[in-house]
Amino acid sequence: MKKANPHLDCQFCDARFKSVFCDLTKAEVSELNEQKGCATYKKGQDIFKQESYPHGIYCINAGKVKLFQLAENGREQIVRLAKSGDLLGYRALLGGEKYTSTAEAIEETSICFIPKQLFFKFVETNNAITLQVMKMLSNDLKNAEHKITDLAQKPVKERMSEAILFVKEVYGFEKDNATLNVVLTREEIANIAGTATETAIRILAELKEDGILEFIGKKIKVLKINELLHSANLSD
Amino acid sequence: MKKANPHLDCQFCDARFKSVFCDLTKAEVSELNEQKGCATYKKGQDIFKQESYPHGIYCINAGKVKLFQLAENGREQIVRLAKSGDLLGYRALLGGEKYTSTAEAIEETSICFIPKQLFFKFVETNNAITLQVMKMLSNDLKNAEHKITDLAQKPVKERMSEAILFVKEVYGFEKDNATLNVVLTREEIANIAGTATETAIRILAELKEDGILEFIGKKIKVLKINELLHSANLSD
DNA sequence: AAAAAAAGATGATGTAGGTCATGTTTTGAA
DNA sequence: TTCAAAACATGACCTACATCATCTTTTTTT
Repeated sequence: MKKANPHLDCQFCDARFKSVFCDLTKAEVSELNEQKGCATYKKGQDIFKQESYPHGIYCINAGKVKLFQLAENGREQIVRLAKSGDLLGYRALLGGEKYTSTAEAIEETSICFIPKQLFFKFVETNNAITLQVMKMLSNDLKNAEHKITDLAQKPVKERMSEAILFVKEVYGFEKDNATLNVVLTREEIANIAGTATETAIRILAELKEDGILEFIGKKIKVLKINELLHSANLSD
Repeated sequence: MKKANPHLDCQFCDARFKSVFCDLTKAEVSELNEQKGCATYKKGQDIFKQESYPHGIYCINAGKVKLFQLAENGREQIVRLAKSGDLLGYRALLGGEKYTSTAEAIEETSICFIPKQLFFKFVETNNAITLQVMKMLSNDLKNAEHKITDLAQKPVKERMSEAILFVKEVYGFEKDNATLNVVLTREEIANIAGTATETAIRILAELKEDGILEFIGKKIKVLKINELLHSANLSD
């Protein structure tokens, strides 16, 4: 399953330059190289689980990850999506608490683990990182509060349209500039929008009827992004 | 309306010791004293408005504040509650963005304003503050993500019970250890729970019938906190 | 003290969307 | 290549909750 991969060198890591570690000094990079651990996760594997304690943070080298909370009724609510260059687990680590969500690979994913001592050392000595981390948290919080308002006020169709746009925001389009660059099940999309799987399926069918979406294999292509924005009740 | 109050001295400010500024050096305190501005806000007055730009942060000296987002349908969704010692406006300032919510006094409130230059100086030079700020953001994010899951999964009665418990968590009880130490309208409670005002009124009446709550004037008394926890579908 | 406005309360009504049931298609394992 | 399990799809039903309307009580303004 999870296999160690000792070959990654932070010095040349593409993901690092997209991450909060982009401005590390040479000394810091080599420290990172020594202490970090790397592993790959198959689709469906957990990186960490809700209710367990953090011992460091994870940095996604390649792949895609969903963070979700399990409700009593057994349904998963997806609270964040992460991609190459994104960090995982900083919320719990910085808050000094257990994980409040589970991180699971939604495709083959390669991740580096950074022990908490090193991460805190960086945070305490490198101001650029600190500010980046605060920006990250601020952005997460903005998104979360926006979602709260949506869930409380918007009807499902608008939330489903927003969910598609959110996925696009995180993972982007393929070279055709229209097909979502990720494979998600209907259930996962439902768990982003906060609705039942059957409802998500029906609404996606509607959006297809409207000529706004098209399904190509397991992927979703956005034919009319402006109409999708409109359907989400957002100005463009 | 908003009147300046030059008499507060940070050196002896009770609220400061409850805030992220509790560990300031003497020099830092006097710097704070020189640059800060103080004002009082009447019930219903805005401290800042959604969509405007932050120029600093606010520290509540005394009083209570709600932060809400205005949805297209005109309803307010309350995303946070704040009390003495709490900071306001750091999300937008640290994220380098506009305010995404409006802050409004829910009772006579006295607040100090700290210019952004000084706040960033503190953040950059004082590690304790930095860590506290990150903890604050982490905690807000935890609460927000929990609320997302609730809104997506729980029925109104559970959310209403949780809303009461949330208010208790923030503002606490009076000396009787049962009466919520704040006056909120039914509409405001509805806007915390994410439901219609009429529904909130009906559910509160139910909780009263259940013998869990009692209404004393404009205040809410919790008669059976364990049953309230149970009604919120939370373990105690 | 009177008038106006806001808050609280309650009933009647309609519907969005959740749940259940069943069937088909796709995927993946053996 | 076959079989089992996910994933996808669609119809039928039902109820939780929003909306609307009306009324009373409390608060605020003049």
